[in-house]
Amino acid sequence: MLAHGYAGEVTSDLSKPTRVERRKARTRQALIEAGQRILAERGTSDVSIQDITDEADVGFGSFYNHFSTKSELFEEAVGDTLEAHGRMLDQLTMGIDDPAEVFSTSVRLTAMLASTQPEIARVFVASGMSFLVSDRGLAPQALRDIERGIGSGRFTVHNPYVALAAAAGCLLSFLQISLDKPQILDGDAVDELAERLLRMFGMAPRSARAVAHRPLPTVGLPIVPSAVTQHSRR
Amino acid sequence: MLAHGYAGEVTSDLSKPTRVERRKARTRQALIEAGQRILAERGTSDVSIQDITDEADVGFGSFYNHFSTKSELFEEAVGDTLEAHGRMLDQLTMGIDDPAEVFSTSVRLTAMLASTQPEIARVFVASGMSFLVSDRGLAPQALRDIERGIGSGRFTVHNPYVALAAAAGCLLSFLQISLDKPQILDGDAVDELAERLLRMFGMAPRSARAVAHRPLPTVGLPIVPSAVTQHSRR
DNA sequence: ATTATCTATAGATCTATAGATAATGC
DNA sequence: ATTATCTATAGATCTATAGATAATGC
Repeated sequence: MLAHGYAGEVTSDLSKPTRVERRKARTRQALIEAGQRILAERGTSDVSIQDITDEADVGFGSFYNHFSTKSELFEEAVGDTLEAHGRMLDQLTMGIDDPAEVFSTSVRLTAMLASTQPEIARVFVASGMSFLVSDRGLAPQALRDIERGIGSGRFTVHNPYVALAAAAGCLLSFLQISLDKPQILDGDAVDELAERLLRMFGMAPRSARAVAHRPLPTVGLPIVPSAVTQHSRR
Repeated sequence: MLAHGYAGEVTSDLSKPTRVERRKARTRQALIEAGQRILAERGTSDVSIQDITDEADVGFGSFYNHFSTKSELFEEAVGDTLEAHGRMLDQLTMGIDDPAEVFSTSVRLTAMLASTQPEIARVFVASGMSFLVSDRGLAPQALRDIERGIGSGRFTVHNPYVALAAAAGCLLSFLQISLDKPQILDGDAVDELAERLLRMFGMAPRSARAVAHRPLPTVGLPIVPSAVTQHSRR
């Protein structure tokens, strides 16, 4: 299962969603997740709506209750994945002050997706550069981080959009290599990518190296004292 | 019309191709060029074989004399474009000694495609990262240039494949921005991209700047006195 | 009673091929 | 006589929708 955030539908009133609404949201979510799995496994070509509803285990006609075309569904599937990842990055970098480190951390966590969550990485690769022009998900956040880096003087790029394009392109092709030919990458490749991007953005080699190798924030759930941990039940 | 190099078919004997063979090659080439135009104009989705043969002005059934599936044709259309561009880069950088400058020149000439030959740039963008893993066209040449740069000590990257991925990714997303939102790029963007890639590859800021701004080789056809050029027959 | 889901299907493609036609070779 | 191209079409999808069924609300 990919991103499993609740696809809460926008209801005009403030009352709790009814059971019918919840069921509708579940069907919609099943379709989106099916689209994500299909994207990850075989891309968008030669996929019929029937394939999608089969994968979602949903009646064929129900598709049209939620989407009017296949590409509409796939856009949603990609956007949903991007947004979920973006939220994760924002949470994990929240406590970091240095804009260069925020950026570098986001890059490293994203580049690691090929090993940690290959389905998500495959969705990214399948979606290609389309998200660059999209205003949903990662692009606005990355732009924000880059502009902060420029503002603080750590980055010396002239055009934040070009920097964004460079970072996105590097990440995408890194993910592609990482998924297709992982054997040509060594253990340090992710950090080196970040380091070189920082250099590209104008940081001195030494600072770039230092920032790109700082410890990463913990990815797991925060340990809440007195809470039942995941390991206690089996 | 896109790349118009003669798609000389491999004939087992050494005799001159017959008229039948030339006609067959023309039909094939018409199909490939139609594929390139379609790739550039609307991508590969929702394209029927009929669309392609119509665009090529060729009978529907003839498609199957040359290709057995649509994706086979599109792969050929992309590969053909990549190879043509690769040949052009090789010719134009032939006289350059400094490996860093060879690489930088190739990057700049490719990044300029969005303005100079937008149809070709659109084919690149439409094909996405697929060519990264392909052994056809640009990838082997770029790898060769990068390895020369490493050998000569101008580049300090550890993994040439990662460098290739970075360069390819940066170029692709640059082309995408350049095609979709040219207004956010200024006149110096192409050279700046090259400069930053050189920095990324480990060159000192000053050298990177100098190399990325050297004069480019002339793009036009060289004037060969008294020689019959390839283009003289049609 | 209302609304979403499901099943079945008509009509619209789209693919692959058979057979006719046209171009060239000998 | 040979070979590629072209036209026409059978059969295989695939989409969009109508109508039946099931779930929930009141």
